[in-house]
Amino acid sequence: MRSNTSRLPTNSWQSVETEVLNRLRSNYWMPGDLLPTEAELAAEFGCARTTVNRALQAIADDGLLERKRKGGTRVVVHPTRKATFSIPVIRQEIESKELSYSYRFLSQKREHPPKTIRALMNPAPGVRLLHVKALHLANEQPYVIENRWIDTTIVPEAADANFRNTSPNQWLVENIPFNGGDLAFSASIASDEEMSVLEIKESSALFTTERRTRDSGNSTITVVRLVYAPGYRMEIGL
Amino acid sequence: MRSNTSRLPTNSWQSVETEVLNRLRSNYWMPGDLLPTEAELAAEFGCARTTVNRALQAIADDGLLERKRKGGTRVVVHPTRKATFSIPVIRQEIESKELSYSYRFLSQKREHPPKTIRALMNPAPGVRLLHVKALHLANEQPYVIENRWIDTTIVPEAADANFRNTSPNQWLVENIPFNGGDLAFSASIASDEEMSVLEIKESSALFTTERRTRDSGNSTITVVRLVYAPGYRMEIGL
DNA sequence: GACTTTATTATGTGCATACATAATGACATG
DNA sequence: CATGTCATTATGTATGCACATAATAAAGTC
Repeated sequence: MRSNTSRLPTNSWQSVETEVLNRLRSNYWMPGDLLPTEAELAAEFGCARTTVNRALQAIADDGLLERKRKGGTRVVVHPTRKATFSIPVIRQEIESKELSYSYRFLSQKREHPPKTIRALMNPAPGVRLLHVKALHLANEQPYVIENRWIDTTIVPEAADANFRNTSPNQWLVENIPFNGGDLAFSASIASDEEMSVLEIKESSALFTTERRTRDSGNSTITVVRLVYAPGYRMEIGL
Repeated sequence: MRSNTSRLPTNSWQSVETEVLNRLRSNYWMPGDLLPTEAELAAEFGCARTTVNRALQAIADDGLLERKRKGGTRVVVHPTRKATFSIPVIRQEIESKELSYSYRFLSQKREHPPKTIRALMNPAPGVRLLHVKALHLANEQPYVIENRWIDTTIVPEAADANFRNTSPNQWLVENIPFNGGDLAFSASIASDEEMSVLEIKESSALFTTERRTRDSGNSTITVVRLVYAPGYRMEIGL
């Protein structure tokens, strides 16, 4: 054990980072302000400029600081509020709420995709795609409908997969590496089929997400539409 | 002009980063694989270990690599799909779609908040909050209803603000520094009032977001419910 | 065999130094 | 006056070195 040598010993550039973050939160430096140079901060904290540099870069990476080669480092005026949320596997999402998960297979066909799906996926002309419908349940209550199209020319393994016991959602996550895509949220009125599957009697507003997933060659692997039971809320911390 | 000296001269640790990212994308290293030690990579790239370290840290920060003190660096198996989207100011959101923005003030009152709002905001007991309703339009068409509660004990300046010409959304972003909060998406059936304000005739499913914003002391500044016109989609790239 | 100690290994961090690069202003020149 | 040159400044990056730390393997002890 060394005696406390006044400096910040156990620490790291992360100490500097959190200290600077504290000053930002407490408005010690106001939005738009120019803050001291790395050298000055290094002197104040009693560390090398490299260390301060590392810390400030990390903060700038998060969008709270703006740095320019000569004009120094300044506090970003309106830090674009960024929400970053993770797209969970449905089973994990349900189980993380401490509900019991169950799964009901609905249908699986090879079909010529309708225009809307073709526009989203851009499959080779004339091919049939794998079309799977399934229901995920939480505590035996319908939770979300999974309505999925898979391009088996891109993912031939999927043609042999059995989705009666494993959801396409889970199967894909576990078997297919993917690299990008996009995501959309919307609200829609329940169709007759959706009302029946979700076991609801009155017409309701349903929260809906559509997701498209691509492989490393930028070919669309799959498109899925998730239609949640009434009352669903997607919550995100900032 | 120097002749090309074979090494990567203009570069940086970012070169290493992109190279490693390329290898990950091309599955040169498979998910779960252990990749060479920093020292080995440094040798291969002809740079110092520090440089490789910086690069790998950056990638690990993005969740694609997992590093442990002795066991080395390995490719994360199921990189949690993270979508990160920025919460735009409504005006900017509309104008970024190349639509003309306009604003219609609806009402502004000091009211005792209902239970639901009190639960969200936790204001001092018995105080009145500022309750503002407004409509944002795109190309003269109703786009979204802003229904907002502001705690004027936390933000006294808001009591004197005039929301007839400036939306609370814009005013707050420009005037109040904030530090955190949360966000929820859902779908709801249009109420009579919403149908009237949004100028829709039939009952529709409306995409709805609720946002809570806190200051640096973790007090809730404002809660807002945004109800979008039918057909709205929130799109996010990955 | 169960446990503790010790060595080894790969990453984590700090530092001093050197040089690169972008942005800015001062100055000079046509 | 417009333009080009140059010095200055603050950040960006690379490197070699030292040491800290976590995790594992190997060796030793009861």
